[in-house]
Amino acid sequence: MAVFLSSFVNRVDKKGRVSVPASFRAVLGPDATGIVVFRSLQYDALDGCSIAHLELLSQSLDKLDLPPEAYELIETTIFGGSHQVPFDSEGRVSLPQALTEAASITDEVVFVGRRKTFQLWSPEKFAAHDAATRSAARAKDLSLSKIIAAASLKMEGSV
Amino acid sequence: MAVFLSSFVNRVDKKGRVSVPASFRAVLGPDATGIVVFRSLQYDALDGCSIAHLELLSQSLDKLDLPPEAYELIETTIFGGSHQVPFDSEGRVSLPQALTEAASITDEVVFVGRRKTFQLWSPEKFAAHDAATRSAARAKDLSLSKIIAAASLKMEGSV
DNA sequence: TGGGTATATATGGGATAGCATGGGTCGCTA
DNA sequence: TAGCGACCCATGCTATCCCATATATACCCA
Repeated sequence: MAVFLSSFVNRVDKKGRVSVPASFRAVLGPDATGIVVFRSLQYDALDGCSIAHLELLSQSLDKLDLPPEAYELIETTIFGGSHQVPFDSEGRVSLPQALTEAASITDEVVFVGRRKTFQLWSPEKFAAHDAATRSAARAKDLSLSKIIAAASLKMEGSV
Repeated sequence: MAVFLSSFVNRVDKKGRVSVPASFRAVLGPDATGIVVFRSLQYDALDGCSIAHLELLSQSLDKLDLPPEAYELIETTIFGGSHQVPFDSEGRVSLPQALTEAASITDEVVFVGRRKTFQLWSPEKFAAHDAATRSAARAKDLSLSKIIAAASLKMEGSV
């Protein structure tokens, strides 16, 4: 298993600690000392990823010829706004108050796998977001089988 | 951890001392005796970095083919206007009054990590700047995955 | 197949060390 | 000698570590 999959609801104790789902920790690898968390640019939620992933982003930035204002945006919002949170011996992290407030997270967190990264939501916000996303997908007549069929056609064509 | 990450708010005591965040000191290394601080060229804020980084910047300047007026500008504003501030035994620095005034820093400072360097803001100014940056990013529909996707393409293309 | 056991995971609480912060004293300088 | 800055020590808070417990899942054996 190499990608973040499925979603989990975990409790936040009064010290602000949350268990990172074991399957997510497995994806991060046995050597991971923690995760990186920052505010999502699109939603009232948090984005999480491995430290290695952020380093990849850092290297990517150096390679891209981005306009100066884009650098500014990324450096301030991602690097300035991100927090590296280490695991304790039980695989928990403590989320900084600034971040939990921004995402309306109080006593429960939903971990949502998004392949290379994952998101942290308050249960209420996520329920609303999930419903909205589903109905939007339905309105666009998206379906998994259609996507796969389209991808297969494309691959055949390219062979 | 090799880059300056996340942001911290620390108090300035009446002697003008501020604790440099422990994680920033960790990036600077155990041998660092202090930091270098100078006024940001773009904002009413201060830029900070290691002494080593300033030397690197100096060397980079020599390699670049900049117009003479750019050299002039950089040498007077950055090198002329920068202050080297040493740590005390607790990891604190005293910011020169000329700099704190320029950045409207009074009794609290926000340290903002920007990978190779960091910034020092007054809390009020930073809140405004952060909000503006964030909404600009949202308007541009920037996202982490898009940036990495773009960087990956570029890296593949360059091979 | 069913019951029982063992392992892993999530969760909770207490102890401890690190860190931010504040104040005091000594020595240098003007 | 007065003022300023550098160093030292003290304190409160917070985050980290360590141990304990509950629950769910997987495993094993009859």
